[in-house]
Amino acid sequence: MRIVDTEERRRRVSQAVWEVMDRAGFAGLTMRAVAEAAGCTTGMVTHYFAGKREMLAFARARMHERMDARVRARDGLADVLEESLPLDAERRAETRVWLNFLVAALHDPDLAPDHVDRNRAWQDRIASLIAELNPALDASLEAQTLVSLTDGVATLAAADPGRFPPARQREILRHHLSRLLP
Amino acid sequence: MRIVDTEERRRRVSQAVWEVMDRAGFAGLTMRAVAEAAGCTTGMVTHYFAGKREMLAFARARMHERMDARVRARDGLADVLEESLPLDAERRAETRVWLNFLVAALHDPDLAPDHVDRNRAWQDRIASLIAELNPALDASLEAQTLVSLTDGVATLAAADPGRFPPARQREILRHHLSRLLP
DNA sequence: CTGTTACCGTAACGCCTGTTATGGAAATAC
DNA sequence: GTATTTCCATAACAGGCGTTACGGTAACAG
Repeated sequence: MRIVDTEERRRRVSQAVWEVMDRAGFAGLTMRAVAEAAGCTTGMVTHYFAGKREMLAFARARMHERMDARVRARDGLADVLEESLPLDAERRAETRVWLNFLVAALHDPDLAPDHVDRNRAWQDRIASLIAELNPALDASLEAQTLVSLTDGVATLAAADPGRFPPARQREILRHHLSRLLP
Repeated sequence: MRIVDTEERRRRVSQAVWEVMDRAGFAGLTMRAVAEAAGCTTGMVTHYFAGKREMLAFARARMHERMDARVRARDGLADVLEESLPLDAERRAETRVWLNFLVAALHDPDLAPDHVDRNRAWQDRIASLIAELNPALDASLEAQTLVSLTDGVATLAAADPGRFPPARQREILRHHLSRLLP
């Protein structure tokens, strides 16, 4: 006897979570603010999530799904890495949200393991792409370098788009890759 | 008619702020938690700071002073950059605190300008060191690359010390520098 | 039509927050 | 000695928080 699309509602709440988090950060992320951003009340939110933690966990999982889907749609080392950079407004917002979840994971034992696993899988993915392109390289070392570089660029660009416009981000990445794979 | 050392008290509170922030993050950073970590009560804290914002601003400024002092004690590009990595427990804690302030700056218009200024000054500092070593390089580009790289390594190492032990962090940095300045 | 169930707005609850007020002990000033 | 000021613990306060309970509306079932 389902009347509304449950998943649609949960996705709508997730989007509201990102919206609030992007605008006000973790500190401003309250149930009431999320509900307002979703155009409803806390009653609706609590109807679909047992509590704030579950809501946040779902929003985080959905964010990762989106990121994964975007990267999976790409081919080749340069394109895959570039997809992880905040090259447009949407991805800049996503980067800001991602940073919020990142520091949350630093202090939340429930989130930390998944965060670490994801980072490691991402490094391994890049390492395998490097190994394909040039087996002579230390793929693990180069992958950690590249992931660090792109994460750093994303972080700096999120805070200072003026000095890290899209063209500059791309330039940094391409320049490094050209030295790595001449 | 000063009885106690005011600066000593403020510094003690600052240290308590870092301690709580490292352990519990921004979410767990309450006046009461800070007071307890400092071994006193909120009455003492409010006696030396007009409010939470001022306390945090002071703690943040002190953190930057410490970082600056450490870097200023070093010479040469490699050593300066290495000093910014979380190579020991103390700097790993500091990196976690720094990340908290970083995301706070993303959503706080009062903190953002200073954050951006500091990042830019840091990039410029690295750029000038690069220009000295090899004027043929695009110092600005290489500096942004290096700063992104070290920031990324610091972030990843803070979350996953297992995959980014001190030796690995150094290896990543040295390896990149060796390609940059053969 | 009647009963049941999904949906969710409204509102109350207790807790914890930053802030402010109060009061008193201790040190200095005179 | 008294007066004054610094220092800070204690506690009260209003506001906002996540959570929970309640109630009504609308959709389906029989």
